[in-house]
Amino acid sequence: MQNSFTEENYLKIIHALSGRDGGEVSTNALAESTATRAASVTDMLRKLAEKGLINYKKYQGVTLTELGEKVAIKVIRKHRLWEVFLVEKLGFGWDEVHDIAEELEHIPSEILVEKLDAFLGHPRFDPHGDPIPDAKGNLMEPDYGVLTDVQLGEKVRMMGVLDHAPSFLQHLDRSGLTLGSLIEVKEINEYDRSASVQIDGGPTLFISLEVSKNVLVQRR
Amino acid sequence: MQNSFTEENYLKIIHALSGRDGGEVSTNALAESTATRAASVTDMLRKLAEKGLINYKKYQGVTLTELGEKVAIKVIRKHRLWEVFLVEKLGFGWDEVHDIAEELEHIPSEILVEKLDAFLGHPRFDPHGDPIPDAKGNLMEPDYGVLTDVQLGEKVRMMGVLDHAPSFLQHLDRSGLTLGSLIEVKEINEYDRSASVQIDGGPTLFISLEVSKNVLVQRR
DNA sequence: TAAAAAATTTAGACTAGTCTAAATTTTATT
DNA sequence: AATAAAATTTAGACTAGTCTAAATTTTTTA
Repeated sequence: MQNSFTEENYLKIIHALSGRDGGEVSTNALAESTATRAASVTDMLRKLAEKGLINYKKYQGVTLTELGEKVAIKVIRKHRLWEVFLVEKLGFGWDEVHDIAEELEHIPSEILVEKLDAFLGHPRFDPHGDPIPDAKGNLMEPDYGVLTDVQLGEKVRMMGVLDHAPSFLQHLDRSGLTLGSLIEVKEINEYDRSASVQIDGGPTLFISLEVSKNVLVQRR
Repeated sequence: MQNSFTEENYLKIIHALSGRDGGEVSTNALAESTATRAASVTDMLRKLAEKGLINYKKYQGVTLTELGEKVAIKVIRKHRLWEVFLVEKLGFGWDEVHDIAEELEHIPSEILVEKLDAFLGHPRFDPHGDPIPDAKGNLMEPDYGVLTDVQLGEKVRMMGVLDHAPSFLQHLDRSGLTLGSLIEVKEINEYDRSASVQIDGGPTLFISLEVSKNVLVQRR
């Protein structure tokens, strides 16, 4: 049984919204993320439940079934592999690939994914630092911290981003912050929780709370 | 105005069926190629005509407008570029790529196509020898002959195939016939128009009329 | 804990693309 | 040229996915 483009999107979004704990996702949250109305979401939820992809009781929110989780992770694997392809092979910027990968992720064919994966050298992370599920569907979520939680004087490594919006990624580019950057927190302003940080032992940078909140780092 | 997956498929098929001369395509022919019913085709034709993509008068068959031709050629360009990618980069066989390219060809994004084209080194032909339209939409159809038209004793170069069915392509693989093979016609059997041919000055091969009809060659 | 607010679901409707069956037009054949 | 056959179109209906408006359930709050 094949799942439609739309069904795959719902599963992917439910996966994203239910987070690490796999908690219930609300109808309204889905309506917002799918850019549809709550009524439409309800219809789709009934359908996904009938196909055994989600656990759904009226008014109670939804979680993925094991089957639904499997499908969602396959979509995520494809999305992230295509993003690697677009950046590494075609030369796109990390701020340009999301929408295209959003289309490519729904191309069927297991063998295509596996050949793509091999061609790319079995990458473990996508251009935004998000982990790529392996062929068996294992998704290892590294537990990075957020830059806001880093103490004064600490040195951390930038490993990913929470916000994938092009405007945010472009802002990071202009700031000289990229994956792998070594960040040392030199100063924290109590008032607005903005900070001054030194990048790779070089230039010092002023960072707003808004940015700090969305930068994932490895504390050592 | 974006064209749907389905609309693009109709345009591509109309292009293919109207041939070099751009002649009218019948409703029934479209029904057959799209694997739908004639009634469904009629509905779609009305829609495509309204969008200015085809010239359509009831009962008269259809041709592409300039706009429709442009859209069709873009789809063909994408299809053939993706086929090159699948074969050259991912290692698929030429018999395995059609269905996957059928999906990939509908991924929007002009820039994706152009970057893919550059990544592949601006190939002129796809893995089946079909010419790839350039970025401006020029499609240069080389005028190859068919192997059936080759005279006894002639030496020709294999340049393409008319049948793209996996079973046919696999048959060619098993026979040792690939694009670029030098074919010398050693013998023609009047009875069934089968032939014996020598490949690249090496082994001699028996070829049925059915195969000859579908092999495109360059006569020198 | 009852009323108000928020969230969710149901009812009925719309579009794209498809279908079958019937009607119509064109083409082929006596 | 009249009729039969083939091709095409129309009419009416169905599914997937969406919508608005109204009804219902849950949650919040006073």
